[in-house]
Amino acid sequence: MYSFTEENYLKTIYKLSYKDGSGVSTNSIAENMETKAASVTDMIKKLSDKKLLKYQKYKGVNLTQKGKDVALQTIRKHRIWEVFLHEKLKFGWEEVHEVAEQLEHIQSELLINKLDEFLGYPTHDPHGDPIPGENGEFHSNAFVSLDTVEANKKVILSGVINHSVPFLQHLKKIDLTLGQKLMVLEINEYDRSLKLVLNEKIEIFISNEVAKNILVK
Amino acid sequence: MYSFTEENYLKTIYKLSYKDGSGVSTNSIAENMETKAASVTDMIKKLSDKKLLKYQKYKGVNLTQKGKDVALQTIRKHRIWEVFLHEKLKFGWEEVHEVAEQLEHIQSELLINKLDEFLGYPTHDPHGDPIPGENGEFHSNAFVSLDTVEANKKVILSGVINHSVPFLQHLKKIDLTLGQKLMVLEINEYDRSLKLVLNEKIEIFISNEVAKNILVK
DNA sequence: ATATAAATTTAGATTTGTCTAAAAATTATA
DNA sequence: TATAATTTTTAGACAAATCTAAATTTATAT
Repeated sequence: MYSFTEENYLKTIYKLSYKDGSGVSTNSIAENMETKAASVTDMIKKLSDKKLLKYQKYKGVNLTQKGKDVALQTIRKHRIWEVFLHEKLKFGWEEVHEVAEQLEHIQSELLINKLDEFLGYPTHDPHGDPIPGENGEFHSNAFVSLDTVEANKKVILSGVINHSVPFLQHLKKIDLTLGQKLMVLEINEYDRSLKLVLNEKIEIFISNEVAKNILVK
Repeated sequence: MYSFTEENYLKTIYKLSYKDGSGVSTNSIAENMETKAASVTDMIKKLSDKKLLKYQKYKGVNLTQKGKDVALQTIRKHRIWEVFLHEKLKFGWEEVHEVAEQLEHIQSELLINKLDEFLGYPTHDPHGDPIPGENGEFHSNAFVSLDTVEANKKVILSGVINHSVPFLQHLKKIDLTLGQKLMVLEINEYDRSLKLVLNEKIEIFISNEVAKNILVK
């Protein structure tokens, strides 16, 4: 139906429209897709002709409902594949993204629905991001970042804000994984670094920078 | 490493070199790939430049070892994905091919090896075709077609020669599936049609045309 | 308000894979 | 063996997605 490239543009624009608000700029798309602004302009015209987005020269773009639907279905496929790779094939959570970037473009409604069933209809991917439903509905997750949690409150690690490989590898190294039970023991005034206790046993220290990028509930 | 298209050409040429013998012709490649002879000539030149095959104008092509390796890895990936779709996602054996045609081009050594492990290192796909190993070795299967089996010999349905969707649907309809135990009860002289018994219980009749396309051991 | 900087678009070229139509080579046939 | 039929290749064009360099529009700063 839509090409690999078209799906990637729509997915990127969808994500940017949440970060940047309405009227996503040519340059921000170009940066995110590691391509040139001129290429983005070309593709935007094509997507506009197909009624996937609204475009006014020099004013940025906004997805139409049709464009959002395609973006959400691509995100849905990406996240379901990530669950498969992590849960069934035992990929590390820092390894799943790259492979899912390819798998998300496989065209088969049947495939993704059967995979979803096989995985028991997961609601979140291995980074804690919610998986849109068949009709694009989100289970909004209402997580808060760990640096806003008060001391002595028990929480569960439920997601990350920074999805980069180095960050995820760091968390893995200090035994912080999705679903981990933890409690903030102490918040240092000076640099807002935290002392945590994992599973009511092990104590670890993390910087505020790390805490800001961890989501808990 | 190699494009979707290049992998498909190599896979097709590999298969044709078994059917047609050495010096696979431009036209037979074109027919098999549902494209035009001129396009094939263009692609052949490209693959020849990359040392994936030997090409002499008007004389057809032969894969180099490098070309065979790529073809075999693509076939390996295709068949492992078919096993996954059939065993884990419960696709019918007539449905797996089309989706596997896409999945076979996903680029990740790690993925295919982990999937292989997850599936318990299968040796054959859902049509009974052998799965090449990581180094391209085949478990050659020494099956015989059902129309050559003598009466009262117990055999197991182990593969098919005709892979078409209508043929596979027909077999499904008359309850003939891979692994099925069966015995030839009677061979009609007139048209060489067969009476079979399945699982020592149900009796069915099949034409010689069907029997010729079933492999057993 | 006007000059300068930054962002965006256009023009024209490139790559990959495809095609049609015509030319050339090979194979079949009379 | 010469001619016809078939196969294959070449030449030139096209669509998708990209790029560079130049032109244009918008934003910023004095």
